[in-house]
Amino acid sequence: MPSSSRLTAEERRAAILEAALRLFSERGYRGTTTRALAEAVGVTEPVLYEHFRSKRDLYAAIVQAKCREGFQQGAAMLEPYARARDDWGLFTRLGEFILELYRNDPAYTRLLLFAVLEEPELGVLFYEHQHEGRQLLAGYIRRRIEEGAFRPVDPEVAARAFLGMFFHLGQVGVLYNDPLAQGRSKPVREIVEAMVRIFLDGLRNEQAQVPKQSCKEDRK
Amino acid sequence: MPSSSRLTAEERRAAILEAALRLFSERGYRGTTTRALAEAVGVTEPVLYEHFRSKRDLYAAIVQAKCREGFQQGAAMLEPYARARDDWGLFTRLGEFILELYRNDPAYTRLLLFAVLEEPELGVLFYEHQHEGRQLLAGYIRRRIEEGAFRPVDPEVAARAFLGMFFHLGQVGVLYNDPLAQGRSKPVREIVEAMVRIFLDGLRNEQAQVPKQSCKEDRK
DNA sequence: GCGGTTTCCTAGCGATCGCTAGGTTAGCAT
DNA sequence: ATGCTAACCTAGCGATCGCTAGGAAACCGC
Repeated sequence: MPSSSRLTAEERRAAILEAALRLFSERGYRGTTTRALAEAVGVTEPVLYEHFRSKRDLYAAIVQAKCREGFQQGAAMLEPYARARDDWGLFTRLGEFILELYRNDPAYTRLLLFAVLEEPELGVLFYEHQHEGRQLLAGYIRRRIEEGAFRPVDPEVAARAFLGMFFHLGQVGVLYNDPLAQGRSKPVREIVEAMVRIFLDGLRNEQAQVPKQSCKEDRK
Repeated sequence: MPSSSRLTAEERRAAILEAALRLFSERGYRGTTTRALAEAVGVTEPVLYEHFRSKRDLYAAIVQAKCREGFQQGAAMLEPYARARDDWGLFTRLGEFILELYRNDPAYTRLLLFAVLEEPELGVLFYEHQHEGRQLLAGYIRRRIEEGAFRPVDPEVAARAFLGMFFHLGQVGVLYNDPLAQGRSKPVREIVEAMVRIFLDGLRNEQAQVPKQSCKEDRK
């Protein structure tokens, strides 16, 4: 054998997690065998069990790690827009962020969808993070209503409406290789702006309509 | 044995399909064993194989049948609203229809999501039906734009925005037992109206804003 | 060079999977 | 009643599953 690189425990553990993420997101928990996992890592099965107590343990570790992804960095990124009351900037940035998340990491969607369907007690964890992010957005919308910028709608319903548009679009792009959702038929930026314009014009009080052209320049 | 009811071939076939739909939608294709299937039907495994050539055949029959559900009856139902140019009626009815579909038949969502994830070649069939329905809605929006009622947006993007709001809401309700999406925290009607109002106000030209109150009475 | 530790493999266990050969029984026409 | 067909079951095959006992081989300080 030429270069059967022997790794440290922690390097091997990382390699296992990486390969497992790929396989679990492609074929789900039940569709991924420990033999296939070992082969993908480049070792034999017993090696897996020196780093994880069971297949289930390995799966839970991956799902829980992925659950935490996305939401907090999204919240941090939007904070300056929220402080500046830049509705257009906040919602376009958020929309783009969601679509990019799906596009750059298709495994994310598939893994968590599989988890919700196959192992609900693991999937609920993901729901809680989702709920937290949604409450954050609803809080911003509520503030803007109190300030008179938005019409008096239920903030949580409005937040769901917005997130639904983009979550669904991203999901369709990952699951069906949909050309529009993947930005292959027109720029993602255009889609995001069109949707945000509909959403914001529907939400805003009459005095301040969103301009018809791209608003990239006149945000501040 | 008291009443081991012996059924005709076609009754038995229907019983198998019914039980299989339930199990496949709960646990997916790989998570459902032929033994569990036989037990749920109340027979032994060989009986299944007298009606379906393989487990895979049975699964494909169920998925294909479910794929066809929903879209054409939805299209027929909306036709009168489209002819009368009743935007408010059309979109509220469509929104309610989608949410009811998810709520009354949770197996629908789970089965097709499982199919898309586990067996993409079966799931694509569902995507095509979805695409067809979306094109129908985009066609209506395009007509309304040409008539000057809606602002000049990309009709397909607008259709996706609308469908995304409700598909995502319905999906969350089924997958996570979300209270709002299931209508347990406030009436479904209110949620639908709030979302449609945002969507239509964002889409319409300025002359005709949707009234602030419920528009059930002044549709025509 | 050499013992000791760590990393990895060979080989295979018991359980369960999809599926089937071949026999049994119920229900019908006659 | 009786024979025949269609509906159903018993028993088990070969393959594969998650997982593990016990040994081989690479790497370390010395």
